[in-house]
Amino acid sequence: MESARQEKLQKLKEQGLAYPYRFRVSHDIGEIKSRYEKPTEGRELCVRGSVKKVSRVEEGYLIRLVGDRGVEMLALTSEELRVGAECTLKGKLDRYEGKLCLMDALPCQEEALSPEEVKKEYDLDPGFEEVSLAGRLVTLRSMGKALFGHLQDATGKVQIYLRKDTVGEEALKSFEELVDTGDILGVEGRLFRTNAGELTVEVKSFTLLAKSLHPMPEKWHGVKDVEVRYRQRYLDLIANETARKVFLLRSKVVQSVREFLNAEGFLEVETPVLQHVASGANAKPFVTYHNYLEQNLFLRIAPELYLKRLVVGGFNRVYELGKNFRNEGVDTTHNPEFTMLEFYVAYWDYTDLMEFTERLLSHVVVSTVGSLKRSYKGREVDWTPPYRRYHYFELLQEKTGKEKEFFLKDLEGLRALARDLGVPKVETLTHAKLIDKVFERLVEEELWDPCFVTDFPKMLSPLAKTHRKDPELVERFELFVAGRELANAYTELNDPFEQRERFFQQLKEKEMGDEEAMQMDEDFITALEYGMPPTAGEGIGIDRLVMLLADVDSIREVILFPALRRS
RNA sequence: GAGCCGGUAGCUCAGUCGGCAGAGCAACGGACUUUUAAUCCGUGGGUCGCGGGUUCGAUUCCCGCCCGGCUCACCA
Repeated sequence: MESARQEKLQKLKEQGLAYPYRFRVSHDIGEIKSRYEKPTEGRELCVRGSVKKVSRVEEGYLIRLVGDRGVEMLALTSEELRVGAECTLKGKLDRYEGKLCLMDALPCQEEALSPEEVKKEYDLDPGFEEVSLAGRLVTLRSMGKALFGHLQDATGKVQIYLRKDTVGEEALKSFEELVDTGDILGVEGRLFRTNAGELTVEVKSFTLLAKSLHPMPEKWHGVKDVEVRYRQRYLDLIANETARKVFLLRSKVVQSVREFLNAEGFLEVETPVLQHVASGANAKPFVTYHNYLEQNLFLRIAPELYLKRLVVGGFNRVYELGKNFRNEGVDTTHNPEFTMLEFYVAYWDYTDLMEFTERLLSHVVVSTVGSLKRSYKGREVDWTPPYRRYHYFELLQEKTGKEKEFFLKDLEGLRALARDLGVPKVETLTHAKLIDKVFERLVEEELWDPCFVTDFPKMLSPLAKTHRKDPELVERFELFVAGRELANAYTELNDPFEQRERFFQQLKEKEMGDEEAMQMDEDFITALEYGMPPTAGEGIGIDRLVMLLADVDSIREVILFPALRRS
């Protein structure tokens, strides 16, 4: 804590002004901004002005372009321009940090508009509307008898302007004495635009709503230290626009998924996180203890077996959007708790699900990022359906020249192949694991645009129904995007006898050293004995979907509070 | 779990081949009534991740530990 701020808080406490109970807000900051800022729709424009300031940013140079009458707008360009230079730039109009900006601007010779003319069209005159706004004071520029600052929350940022004539000498003095950047401030006043054209509240009165006892992160570089960003995510959200964008996007994705499923007649349900048997996936569970029941429980590794019980119960379309917990390694694509969507549809098979997945994902992608094409790691991902479909063993055959029989029958040959591919610890891997590893090595990375890989070997899929045309396969697909598995789905196995056999097979795998082999769930088999209709089910990794749409390469960037060791 | 890299002011980062610890922003004092990475003048600020060792002297060299990142292994 900073002593100067503590002293100011002490003064506020003495005056009974330290932590007010409420403040009447007329609008969100974002709401007021969008009211007077028209969407630009990425229009191509030519603008002429003189360069007032050049700042180096990640994307190149950020230029403040000023017109004859002092109205300003921004341009992002790779051109190195000198301050004071007259220039004409052409680029796509957008907003950068809330201001009109020509993106990817290049010099041009065409007929050009002035910043005044552009702003007149897109930045409307607020006409001295009276507003009452609140937010965190993130910048402050004192000019003696007047001062400027910006209030910010997750919805946006708005400039405030206090002048002695309007707010009064006493009030201005107490602002200078008591308010720091980082404080939460409420202001009342009227909206206008400054000479430079920025939407601004001319403040009549202000209220300090909460004091920040710590100084804010640096305004230009923000917080870069990932440890601070993850442990104190609030600082990341305050300081870094990109962090705010990612988590707003995540929220939109979740909302959009629900919207789509609800509209398709699905029922959202919640099944136990604490389970007696952690089954439904191949993974090591977390163990916990219930004092009253006097027994160990597991945190679920998947909701699958409970959701299928609900289908037995007559809920024909169910989904659950929630956390799964797996007691395994942590890295850029794995967090011990992660968010999965699982959904089940009675009377469908996996081919119905492929078509449905295309509709679901294209809806989510369009409604969250506004386009079916989205770049990931500098390469475009095209989400436009239909997605290509490949057979599992056809892909393997393409890569190795070897047929299905080789992979399913020639265990030693397969082991040798895996060894040649550099798969570690091949001697200890089970047959199923070997096939899985070889597929991963040879095929997965190349599957960039969304595509379905279908018809997996049965030994990899203990809950999937045997393929109607081939008893060695199951009716299962995985959806791959950008080289990673995004969804996993199958026609559900609903024969209780066969299900029991498959669980036994898993127990054998476990004895042969596969720690993650699936656990037997007798109660689930009992449910199947009552009759589960033909059903198709699917799981989609929400964190990974968000990673793709947000164009980030670590799962920690899309989880607000990722798992870290205690500091 | 293994290998490599990192931890210096509130933040972003320099730096010390072992000799009083540096900048910008933030803070503090002053000037400035349309600024916007405001500007100008001045001031203060450090357990150099933690613990040991070597040394006259360690933030720097050595050893151990903690935390993080990347790669690999396990997994989605």
